[in-house]
Amino acid sequence: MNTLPSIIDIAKLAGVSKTTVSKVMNNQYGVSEDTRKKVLDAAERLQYTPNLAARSLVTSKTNVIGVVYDSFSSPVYTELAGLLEHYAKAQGYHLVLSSCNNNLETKANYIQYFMGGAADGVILFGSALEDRQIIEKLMNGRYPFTVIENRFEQLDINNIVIRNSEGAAEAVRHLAGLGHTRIAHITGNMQHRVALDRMNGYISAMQDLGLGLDPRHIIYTDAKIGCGAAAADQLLALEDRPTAVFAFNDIIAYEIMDAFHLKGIRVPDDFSLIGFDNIREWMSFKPGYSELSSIAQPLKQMAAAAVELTVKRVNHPDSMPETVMFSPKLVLGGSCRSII
Amino acid sequence: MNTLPSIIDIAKLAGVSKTTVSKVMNNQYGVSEDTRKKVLDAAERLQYTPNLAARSLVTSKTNVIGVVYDSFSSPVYTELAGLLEHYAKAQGYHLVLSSCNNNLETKANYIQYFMGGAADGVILFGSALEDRQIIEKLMNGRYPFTVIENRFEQLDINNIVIRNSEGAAEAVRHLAGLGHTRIAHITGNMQHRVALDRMNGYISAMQDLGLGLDPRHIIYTDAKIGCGAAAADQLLALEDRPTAVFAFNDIIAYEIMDAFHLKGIRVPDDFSLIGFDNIREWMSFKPGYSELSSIAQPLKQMAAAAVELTVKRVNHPDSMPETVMFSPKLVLGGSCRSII
DNA sequence: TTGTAGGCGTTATCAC
DNA sequence: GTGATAACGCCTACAA
Repeated sequence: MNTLPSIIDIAKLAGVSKTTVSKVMNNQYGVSEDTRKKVLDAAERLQYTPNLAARSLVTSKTNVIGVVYDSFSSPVYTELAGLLEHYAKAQGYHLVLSSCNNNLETKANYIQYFMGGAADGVILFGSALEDRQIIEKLMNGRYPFTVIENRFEQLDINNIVIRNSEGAAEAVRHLAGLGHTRIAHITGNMQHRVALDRMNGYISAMQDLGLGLDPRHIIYTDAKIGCGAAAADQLLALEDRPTAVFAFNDIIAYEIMDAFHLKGIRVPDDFSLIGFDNIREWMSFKPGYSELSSIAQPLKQMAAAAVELTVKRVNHPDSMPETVMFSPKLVLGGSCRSII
Repeated sequence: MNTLPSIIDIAKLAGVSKTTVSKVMNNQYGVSEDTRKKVLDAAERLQYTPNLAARSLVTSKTNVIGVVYDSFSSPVYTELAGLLEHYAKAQGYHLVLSSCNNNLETKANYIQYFMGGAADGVILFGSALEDRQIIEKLMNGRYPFTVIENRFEQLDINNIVIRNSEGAAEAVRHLAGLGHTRIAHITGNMQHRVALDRMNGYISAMQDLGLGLDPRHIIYTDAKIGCGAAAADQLLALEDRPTAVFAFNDIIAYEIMDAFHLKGIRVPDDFSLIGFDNIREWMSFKPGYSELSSIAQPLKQMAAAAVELTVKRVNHPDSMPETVMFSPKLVLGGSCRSII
């Protein structure tokens, strides 16, 4: 069983020392053009690929950023993944992704894998509350670690924070400004910080506006496929039917829109609707009846910041962890109407 | 600048040799319960994480499968990613993904990165024709490499092949069976094998059925967002208007459906429509007017096979490369009607 | 049951 | 401009 060619093989073939080969491979000065050519030639002939494990063992650097996802279930997530790659590349880093398929143990596994030398830093995307335990257990306080969506400022890690409650409040204020007073909220999975934040934003905005708070107007879901359709039924069954809905995310909102449509209920004529995430851009095949108004997250800036903070920590492991906050903003479609 | 704890640190703290520590870390026999506890304790206190680079340097094994994507632009792709993780995990492998964001050079970069010791094998997903050059250049004939969608049987790599032309033919036959004779095809990006295969399947089925081939009935697109809407316009502008359409993929088909809907043209009443990929399952928020009929790929089996073939090659680097073929199949929605 | 020694492929230091 | 040599952190005979 022959093995992969190493620097030594090249050195032999080119008739030089392995030091010289290494220098050529790393484009370093102090090698004559002649030997450089010889070495490159030998490498080509042997189909040489440098052994990254050996390299990173001695340099203790991989130039890789690892990203851990819960799943790829939303177009926003995958868009973010592409952006992360883009910004990582700009900084000279490879970006590799892993999905734990919503398994907590697997998630810890991947983080450990990256921390164990597969990556110089990790970006964890997701807002599951239980992630805290994992991080507490694994963090050693010096490994570059950045969290997007969640927020653990006490844990010596970087945080990319979206002011979700602010976005939710903006949605509610917009609807209230159009004259709506009975505004319902469809929640996400309450085990996730984003769902809590958006609900809290809804609640406090309702109270601040003096619209009161009808507990029946909060419909709880787990944000899984199909929950929007179910929520639509619940909405229609309400006695004092709301005139507007703020949904945890666009998928739920579109499901509701679709369910309403099938029952002959029109958006925005009968119901005003606002979602979250603004996935419209990726939904070229969205329902045609109405453009959804939605709260958009600044994905590009989030991705750029996540990479930047991670890289900064890689270069200065003893620097303080940072928290960067972004505000989402309302993007108007045509799914809301004034009832004044 | 202190460094990460190593086996040696643990050995010192626990008062044993590094061999013993290594044994404990790998759950090997031949260690007294007493020392094992001492070692585990020391590791815990030091927050020890094994250095994977060092380990893989000596074992020349990473237990990682690397996957390279062009992008995450379709729900089918991301679903496949989750499935790959699932099957890899079942075999004791980590699965890490990278997207080259449709950049050929970046793609080669990631493949090299994986081949350079970051992964025991690589799965390349995508059907860009130009991939061939990359593979030809990088392959050394022993590194486990599996391609999904593309097909390079001469290149000493594993191939997971979907019989795309067969699926296309099935779509055409179904439409013909409903009495359609003027059947149009909206192509994908002609630089991709899948687009070619589906078009060829369409062409040969049309000819086999004796329906002739009107070149104007083939509408070429690059499969990017928005191309379906444009294709819809072209369809409607045709003199001898087709009564049925087979689209390269579901996204295009849904875009067409949407564009038709806005113009008051109904599916399936005025147009019968078949897509490819059957993304319906992920489109809980799809347009409600009609369920799309579509050609579905057996994603689970594809993922399982890709992982299996890759792992097999990892364990037997000198075994022959394999090709596994799958047939897609028509899943009926309600987007086609008989005009007989 | 435990420890010693050698080496995996690379980079870095320091001679020549 | 070039080449020995010593790490990097780990595993694995082999010896004690």
